[in-house]
This record gives sequence, structure tokens and C-alpha cells, in this order.
Amino acid sequence: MQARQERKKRKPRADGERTRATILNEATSLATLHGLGGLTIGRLAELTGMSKSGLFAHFGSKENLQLAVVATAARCAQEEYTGPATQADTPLEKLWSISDRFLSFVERRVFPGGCFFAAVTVEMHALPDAVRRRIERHQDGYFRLLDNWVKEAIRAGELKSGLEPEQIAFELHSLIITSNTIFNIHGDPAVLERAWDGVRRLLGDPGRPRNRQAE
Amino acid sequence: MQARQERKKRKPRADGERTRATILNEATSLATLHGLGGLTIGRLAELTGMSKSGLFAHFGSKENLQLAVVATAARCAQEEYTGPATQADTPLEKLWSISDRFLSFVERRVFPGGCFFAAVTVEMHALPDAVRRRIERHQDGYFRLLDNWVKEAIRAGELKSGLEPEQIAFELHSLIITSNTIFNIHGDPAVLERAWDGVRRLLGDPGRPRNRQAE
DNA sequence: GATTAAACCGAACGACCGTGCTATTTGTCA
DNA sequence: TGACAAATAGCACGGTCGTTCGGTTTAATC
Repeated sequence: MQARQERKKRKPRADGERTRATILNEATSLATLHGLGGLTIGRLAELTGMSKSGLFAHFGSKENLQLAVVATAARCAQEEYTGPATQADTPLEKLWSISDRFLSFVERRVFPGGCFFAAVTVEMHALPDAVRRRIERHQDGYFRLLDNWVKEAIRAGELKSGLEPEQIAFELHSLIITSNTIFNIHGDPAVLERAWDGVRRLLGDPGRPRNRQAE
Repeated sequence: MQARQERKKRKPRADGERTRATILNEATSLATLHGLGGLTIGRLAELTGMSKSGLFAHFGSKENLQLAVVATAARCAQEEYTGPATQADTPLEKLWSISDRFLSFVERRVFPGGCFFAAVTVEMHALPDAVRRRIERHQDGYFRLLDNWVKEAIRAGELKSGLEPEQIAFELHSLIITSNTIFNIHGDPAVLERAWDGVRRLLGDPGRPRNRQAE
């Protein structure tokens, strides 16, 4: 049937897809350090041992490269924390899971500059419209996820804080995203424990240990 | 006596210092949107209506320009929140003051991209050594300020949370710096109230209103 | 195994970057 | 008021940016 294949276009080759993946990994890592603006094609080519033009041909424009990088980072976030957390049994457990996994994600230095979206959030004003919208879309989804889980956890009686759901979600996010920022400057894991300490009080289980990786 | 004036060097002229100040204001604003890396001399010249070379002569190098921008942002922070907060009567009041004033500083859009140091923290890896160190120095001072005030407030019996001082300082910072980030994306002042709500619980006065500007 | 397009390179482009050099205007001070 | 440096502009440089194009190699398809 060969669905969704334009007339006269062939399938991409295996070696091409492999190098494309390599490029995108390197590019996403680089973007967590220098931002999407500081992500330059020349540096990326040098880093992957390719020619500028050869690398460029994979994307056709810098904007497309940036979009592909955002997609890569989003897929990574899905695999690392949002995805697994979604599969936890209860809403409260989802909140525990995403917090634990995000901190682990930062600690393991999956990207050298930590959370990609934290790194680019600050330069969004300067990005092409399509890229900015793509990032906003991801961030909106993430916040909606947190809000909903908190609401469900409260409705299910698992979470009995007197606070509004949005307040809990905001404070949870504050803790983990700030520990990401500070960890990437000083490299001191203690700040991740500080975040976890805050999360424990927020979710109402002061003694709960981190799993760090589990499941 | 003409102290601290190099041989053969005259005093800077009044018009020069005025334009220098104008440039630095514009530059600092621009840096909160595009970062110190995205801060380019050509754009800055166009924005201030000067020639590239005329503007450049004020600083002698891009690194010096960046250092001057950091100094400008630091002075602004001093005037806007750290300075006034230091003059509050008690350690606890200092904490209330800096939180209140920082949120007001963000809300009034003193800089279009909010807190300068939050904007550049993420790109520190890519900056010249001297600039990075200058930023680190400021951030260290800020955190030490918070830590000390919390410790003093606890010692004075004004603050009776069971938490470690560093934990309180970390969570306070998390709340206000995250509201800065989110406010600069969505522009919704509600997130500043969320931060304030968290601060109130942290400092143990759930009903305290914001002054927003006072003194 | 011949065909064909994907993968990749080298060279070159126009634009903008940071930075010098020279010349001209202009505020300050002896 | 004249001397002189500070302030600013114009121009040109080497470098890097994103991008284009033509040519060569190479993996997939008939």
C-alpha cells in the first residue's frame, strides 16, 4: 500500500536515519548548554564530524532543525518521566513518579545542561514563531498534566491539603525546575534532595524515600 | 587632588556618560529577552540610533560590554529589592520585603524579560570566564543573603518552622524565580499571587497581603 | 546487476558579527 | 577663548552564520 508516501519519493536510507539520529542527539545536548539560538550548524557539523552542507541537507533549514530538536527533547521527556508517570496506578502515585523521575533525569545528566525546556524557555521571545509555538504546546501539555493529576488526587481523597490544585501543581513544578537550574550550575546533588524534601511535604508523606529510577 | 585618575587621562564628558547609561539600559533590557549571547552590537546600535563603532568605543570589547551590563543589572537589583530589604527592621521582615519587592519588580516589567539573572543563568556555560564569574559572584551573594536572613529569623524566634534554614531559603527562591519565568511567558499576574501564597505559608503568616511597592 | 535517488562533500554566496583605523565634531578646562 | 581629549561616524577587515549548487559516492529497489 505504501501509505503516506509522496509520488516519486523514496524511503530514507538506513545510514541516513542513523546519522540523523546522531545529529539530533548531539544537537539537543548542545541546546541545553547554549540554547536553541546558540545552536549553530557549523559547530554541530564539527561536533559530529560532518560537513556543514551534508548536515544541513538533513533538515533544509535551521528552523526545521530546531523543530526536530524540540521534537527530540519532547520524546525524551516522554520516555524519561511523563510517560512512565502516566502509567502509575493512582493520580497521587503519578505525581510522586514524575517528581522522582524528573529529579533522577537531572541527576543522571541525560542532557549536559539538564532539562531542555527549562533551557529554552528563557529565549522563546527570540525564536521563530513555529518553534516557539511548538515549545509552548509542550509546556501547556505538561502543566495540564500536573493540574489534572493533582485535581484527581484530591477528588480521590489521596491528597488532603487545603490548597487549590493549581497551587500545589505550581509549587511542585517550582521545586523541581529550580533544583534543575541550580544543579546545572553548581553540580551539587544536595539541591535535588531539597526539591524532594519540598515535594514530600507538598504531597503529604514526609518520610517517603526517592526511588531514583524504579520500575 | 584628582584621585584615581590615570596619568594623561581626562574625566569622561557629561554627554558621553548619558549615552553610555542609555546604551546600558537598552542592553540590559535586550539581554533579558535574548540573553547575553543574543545581545549584539549591531542590534544595540540600531536600537539606540548610534553607529556600531561609536557605540563600540564606549566599551572597547564585547566582553567589557557584557560586564557593564551585568553591573547594571546588579545595581538595578540592589535598588529594586536587595537594598530596600536589607533596611527592614527584622530578619523576617527582610524576607517579606525581598519577596514582595521582587514580585513587584517582575510585575512592573522593569525589564521586558523580567529578572536579568534568571535570563542569563541558563547560558552561563557559553559566556566568557570573567562574565560568568561576575554573575556567579552576584548569585552567591544573593543566596547567602537569603540563607543568613532565614537563620537570623529562626534564631530570633520570628520564624518557627521545623525546616532547615537552607530549605526555607531554597523554597522561597523557587517560588519567586519560577513565577518570574512563567509570568514572562504568559503575562498572567495570577502566577505572582501563587508565588506570594507559597511565601506566606513558608514564612508563617497565611493572611499577609502584598505591599507591592511600599517604602 | 543496472538504475535511481538518498547521502554527503567542497566551494561559494550574501549577511552580519566583533573589531580596528581615520576623520570630524563638540564639550571641558586652563 | 583656544587647546585638547572625549564622543561619535564612516569604512574596511577577517570570521562565522545560514544557505545554495553541482558533483561524487553508495545503499536500496526493479
